Amino acid sequence: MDRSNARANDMRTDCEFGVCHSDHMELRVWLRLLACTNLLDHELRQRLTRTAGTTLPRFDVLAQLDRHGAPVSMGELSQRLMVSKGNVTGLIDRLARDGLVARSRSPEDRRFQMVELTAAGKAFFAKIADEHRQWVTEMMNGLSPDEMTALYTLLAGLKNSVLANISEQTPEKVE
Amino acid sequence: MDRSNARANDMRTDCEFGVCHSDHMELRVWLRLLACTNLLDHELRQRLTRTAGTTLPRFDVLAQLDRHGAPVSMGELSQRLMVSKGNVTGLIDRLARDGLVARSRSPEDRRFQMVELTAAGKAFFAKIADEHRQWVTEMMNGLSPDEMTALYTLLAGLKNSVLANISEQTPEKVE
DNA sequence: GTCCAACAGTTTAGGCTTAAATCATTATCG
DNA sequence: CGATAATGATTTAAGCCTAAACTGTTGGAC
Repeated sequence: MDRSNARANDMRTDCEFGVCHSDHMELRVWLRLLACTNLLDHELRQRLTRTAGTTLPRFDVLAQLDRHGAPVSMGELSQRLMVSKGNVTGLIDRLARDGLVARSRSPEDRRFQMVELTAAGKAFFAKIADEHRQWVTEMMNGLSPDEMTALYTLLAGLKNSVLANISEQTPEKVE
Repeated sequence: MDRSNARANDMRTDCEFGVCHSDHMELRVWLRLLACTNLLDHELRQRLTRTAGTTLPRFDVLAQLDRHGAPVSMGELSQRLMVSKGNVTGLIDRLARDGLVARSRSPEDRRFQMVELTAAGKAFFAKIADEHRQWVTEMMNGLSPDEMTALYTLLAGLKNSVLANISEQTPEKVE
């Protein structure tokens, strides 16, 4: 009764079209990787919106601040979240407007804008973090522990391969 | 000399922060999956912008139209690309403005808006498609053929697992 | 001290994305 | 036939995202 509505709207259901059998393996892996990530990503976004009224980027910010514990600068947030600094400015603007984070200039170096969770932010994150983890666990329940380990290892290799081909400055390897 | 400029701007370099050793395996796999996809995705977007002056969503639209060969409806494009129909409207607006695609109402059912590549669109896509494939191949060159195959298989399992937990309506399995 | 380069953030313009509301056309049911 | 439901697409409001230009602040070089 509630769920039927969710099906009535715009969104797609599957993916990975346009892959020819003759295509190179790399392209096929890339498209399947993208399909997996998109499926999980879309679903997590929808659930966050429906059950918590928030978004994945906001959740990611809160998660970083929660883990770090201490105030973090805008630039460090930008690096950790892998998004541009201008983007972080906007995200923090909105989170501050909603009372979930607080900003303050560093007294030592007034260039730095430090960000931390408010009490409300901490409480809100605690409420949704565990649920989020359960969603991810649930959606991956079709793979055995051994398969998860194998996947984890292969993805480390992939990550190192990509990092090695993106920039010349030697990246620290994933273990 | 040219590359130093690319380094001077905002963006992040690595990722996958905030992962505790005590975290559940599922979350660690998810974060690493996301890191891999983001790295590849960001790099492909940057290269498309720098070398072809286009974007990944536009490239995806052109790729679908090219593969399909015949005119495609907006709704089918939306499904194939896994994005909302409103989004497709905007993308096609801009591509049509740039002369790469053409729109026409279906004579049989005037609700359908059919889209196809123009000659310019075909030429443009041909020019960049091969380059795009080479980028992907290059960035994955750190994995052996066996590893690629294993990864491909594991991702199929992951995809099926996610699909099975997203909707009740039985999804067709990936081979 | 005074420039000036480097650095941390913000702003801006434009594109991408979604959910929800709306418009236009077609199908259906009486 | 005429009302109504269903369907394909567009519009709208809001947020996400980037690159590039810009504003402050700090730290050196002279």
